[in-house]
Amino acid sequence: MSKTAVSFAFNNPDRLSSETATRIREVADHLGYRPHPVARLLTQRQTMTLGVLTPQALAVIFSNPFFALFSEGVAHAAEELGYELHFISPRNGSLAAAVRRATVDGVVAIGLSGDHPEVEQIRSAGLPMVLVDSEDLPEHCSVVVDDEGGARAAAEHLVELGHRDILVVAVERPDSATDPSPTGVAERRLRGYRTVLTAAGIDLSPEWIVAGRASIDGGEAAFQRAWAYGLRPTAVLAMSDAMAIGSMRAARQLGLRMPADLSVVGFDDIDLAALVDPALTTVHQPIRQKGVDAVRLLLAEMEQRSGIQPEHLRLETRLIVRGSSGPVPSQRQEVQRQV
Amino acid sequence: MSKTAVSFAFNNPDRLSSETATRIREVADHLGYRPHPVARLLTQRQTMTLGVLTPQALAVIFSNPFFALFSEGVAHAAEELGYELHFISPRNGSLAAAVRRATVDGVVAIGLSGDHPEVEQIRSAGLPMVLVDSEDLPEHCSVVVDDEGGARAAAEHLVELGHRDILVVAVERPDSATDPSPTGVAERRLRGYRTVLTAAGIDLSPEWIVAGRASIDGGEAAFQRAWAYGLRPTAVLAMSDAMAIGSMRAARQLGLRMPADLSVVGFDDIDLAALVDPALTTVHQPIRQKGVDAVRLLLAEMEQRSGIQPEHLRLETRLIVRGSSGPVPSQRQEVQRQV
DNA sequence: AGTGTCCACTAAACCGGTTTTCTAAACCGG
DNA sequence: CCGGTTTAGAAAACCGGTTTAGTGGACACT
Repeated sequence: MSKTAVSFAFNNPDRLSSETATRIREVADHLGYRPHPVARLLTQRQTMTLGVLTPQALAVIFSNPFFALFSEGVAHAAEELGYELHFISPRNGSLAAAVRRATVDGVVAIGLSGDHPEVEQIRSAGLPMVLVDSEDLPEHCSVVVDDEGGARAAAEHLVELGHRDILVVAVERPDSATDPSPTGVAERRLRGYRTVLTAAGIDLSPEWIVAGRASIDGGEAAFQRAWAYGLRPTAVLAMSDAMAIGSMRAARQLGLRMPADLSVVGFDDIDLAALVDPALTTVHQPIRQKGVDAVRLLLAEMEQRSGIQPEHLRLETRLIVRGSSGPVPSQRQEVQRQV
Repeated sequence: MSKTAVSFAFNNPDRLSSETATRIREVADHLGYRPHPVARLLTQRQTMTLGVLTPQALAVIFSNPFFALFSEGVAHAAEELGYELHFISPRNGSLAAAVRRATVDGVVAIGLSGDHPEVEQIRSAGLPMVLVDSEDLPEHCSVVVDDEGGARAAAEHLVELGHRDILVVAVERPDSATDPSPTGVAERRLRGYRTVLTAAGIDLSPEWIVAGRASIDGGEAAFQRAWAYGLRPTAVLAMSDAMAIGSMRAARQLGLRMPADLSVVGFDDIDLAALVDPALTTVHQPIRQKGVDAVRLLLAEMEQRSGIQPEHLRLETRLIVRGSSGPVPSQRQEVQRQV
């Protein structure tokens, strides 16, 4: 039998007599033969895989509930459309190297600010890409949420409850050693906080902003650091739920009760937020939906290459008030008033 | 320039005069050229990616904290060794189809019992594979934990506290519609529970075993179902932490306090277990480590093809007593004694 | 019987690289 | 000045398939 016949037997059995076709297949799985998947990809010129690009190491990614929820959305949409998922993250520290080797038809990039050189690399490689949580590249589709508005809502909530000594627990970017500028997300949230606090006559001085890794431990350490520094906030604005929960843990260890002594407001509304005690007041953002929409946009772009206008999606955020926030403690309130 | 020269410029620059090499590269990234990654794979005959094979849809996978932790372990080990990760899950319901197209050098299969036809397919395709949570295929490496021992410890703990009306909340396999037999894991844990209960003179009748999806919602529904059926347990043995937490939620809605009215013991010890209130008594298993070891074994097998004895790893479990379990309520205890 | 269609299958080109082998010029010592 | 060794680059084979363009025989029709 020619290899043409074998190929037909697998992909185009109508072009063979049904007899030979079945015979070929029989022999094939008797021999444990399968068409080499890589060779197929080469001729078919598409891999039916989508890349999920992150500047962070995979191991930290999977332990991040935010990312898990986002991946769930991406996976859901990709699966529905028949695509597989391939995670692209730095190889030996180089994201560029990982991109070079990536065998994907398109890329969803999350947490990648526009200034990364990799995005240029991806475009010049001709890979369709959509950015999530960053829209500073107008020529690429993007999905963002209203971070600033959500942050404003969180800050307003605390101001209305009478808080004036507010600690901001910020997320630092993971590669902050080499690049200390905050990510776009952190910047936008901080801007939201600041707008409201300034309007309320509260001066957000730098020492009231502490940063750390966006994890429970990171939040715990950040709050402890602020406390050790002498800060005595009545409320915390945390840029992620994980950090908020970490702050609550640290506060509890210091003997503070929530929300009686300390109000905490998070950001993201991960599943865990509703499960902790007290349940976390937080800003909800449609994380899963971001994943779904990103894939939807990506496929639209892939289908009509060199296509129309890039689309920029902006999803809403909203404050969810739960048990972790309450009125400012009365004696503190008086102290504030007297000053 | 010949394409040979271009190839050398990228992979083997020493074979060109440094002058031409740099010139080629300049022209290349001026033109936005990159060596086609798929074509490379074809000649190099390895993809440097590892497959993570699951019989469940990706979307459900990522929302599962157990799987997240496992993936973290896999990712950590893979990354360290320079491998990428590709998730293999059913395509249009067919896991076999997904395996056929998978461009990976090896496979870590989790939650795949030995009776799946796919494992045979994978072997005949010549792909190295290690099984996690299943060891009924002696010719493949495997990583398991002592599920039965852990289950025994959990049951003993409750028996020692005086409980006799114990509800078992079991995980059903996700494709239970087509295949109602429990997975190996559920089987082993159930065996552990039963051993201890029987020895204590407690007859675990079928209606005291309720099954559901291995999620918080699944656990909640399962407990509600049992309650509606008229069962009034003083303790719950849940086969996963998520289901344990769901049961606690259901119980709280029914007005029960934990551990005063109801003791709950989970399984897995996911991060969340320590964070809920009351903190969950549970059986710890080294989930992350399972991922690391699976990759380690896989690479060992890949390096020395057709190699030595397949290795079978068995990791320990241990009971972690937290706040969700306590002595049986006294009046119930009396009722029991009188009967 | 001659010829036009179909049918079942095959030869050859191609996908886009890598790798081995080859060639021609430069270099070298005696 | 000549044979032998480097050196820079090119030609050709190969990876393992898919796809296009044949090819030869069976069959039908006139």
